[in-house]
Amino acid sequence: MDREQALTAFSALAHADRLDLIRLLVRQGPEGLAAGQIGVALGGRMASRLSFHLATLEAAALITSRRVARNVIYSVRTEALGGLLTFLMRDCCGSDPQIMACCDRHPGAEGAPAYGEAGTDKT
Amino acid sequence: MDREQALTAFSALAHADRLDLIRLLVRQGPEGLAAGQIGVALGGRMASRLSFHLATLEAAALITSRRVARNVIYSVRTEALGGLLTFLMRDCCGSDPQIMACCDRHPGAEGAPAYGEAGTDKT
DNA sequence: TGGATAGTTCAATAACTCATGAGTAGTTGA
DNA sequence: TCAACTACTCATGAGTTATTGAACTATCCA
Repeated sequence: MDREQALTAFSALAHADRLDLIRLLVRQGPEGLAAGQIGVALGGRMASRLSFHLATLEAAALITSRRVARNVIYSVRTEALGGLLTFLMRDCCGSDPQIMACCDRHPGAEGAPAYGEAGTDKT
Repeated sequence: MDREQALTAFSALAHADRLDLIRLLVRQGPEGLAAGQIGVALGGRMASRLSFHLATLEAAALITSRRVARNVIYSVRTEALGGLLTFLMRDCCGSDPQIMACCDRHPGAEGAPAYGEAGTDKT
């Protein structure tokens, strides 16, 4: 991931709706979720608005879409998210030991759910 | 780092000048750099513009400032950057093994310089 | 072929972000 | 105290992004 891509990705993530979308799609894994189901899961946000944010995420290459019959299925591009993490660590933070240390100090990924993990948070 | 903070941080990072600022300040470590020197290092961007971007980064709690005589010294808040990385990994990506794998696949932090490492890239 | 379903695109508007340049405030040394 | 230096704040205007509702496209099934 180069700088331009990273900038686009950061910009794409800098919106509450889109962060929710990413979180939801990560949970769904490679199977993904249809646009309509996403709308339901995120508490009935207006379809055109959802479509706009999905398009923004797709333009940033963070998600991908495929048509299946009448549905359009969106799924996360794990390699893009991994690439963004790598960019942040290496190109942006210069793999600074202090920053990495801060990173390690909050593992907790295995057990403790993070934010609003218990179900879909409907804003 | 909670969701609101992460959104602010992503938004702050979604600008080329500010990404350059972070990269520069990470390299400087805890000593930091005076606003004027930052301006010189980044190729003479207009002072008010620099000040605006520094203020944005400080509002996002990614950097901190202290006055030393006539100068204002800016330095990166490593724990904030670490927190952002943690947020991205854990809260946003759900510590998805696939994403983490993508992350590990590109280590290279020790030897190969990443992007525009050889000197300050003047846009 | 026509109705129903699933999503996207478009136009209008509102809201926000950014760059610029002038003005202002804190600090220093003569 | 005054000039010089360092840096910030403010107002303005341009450009970008987000929201809304209506119109449109694609697909399916009777």
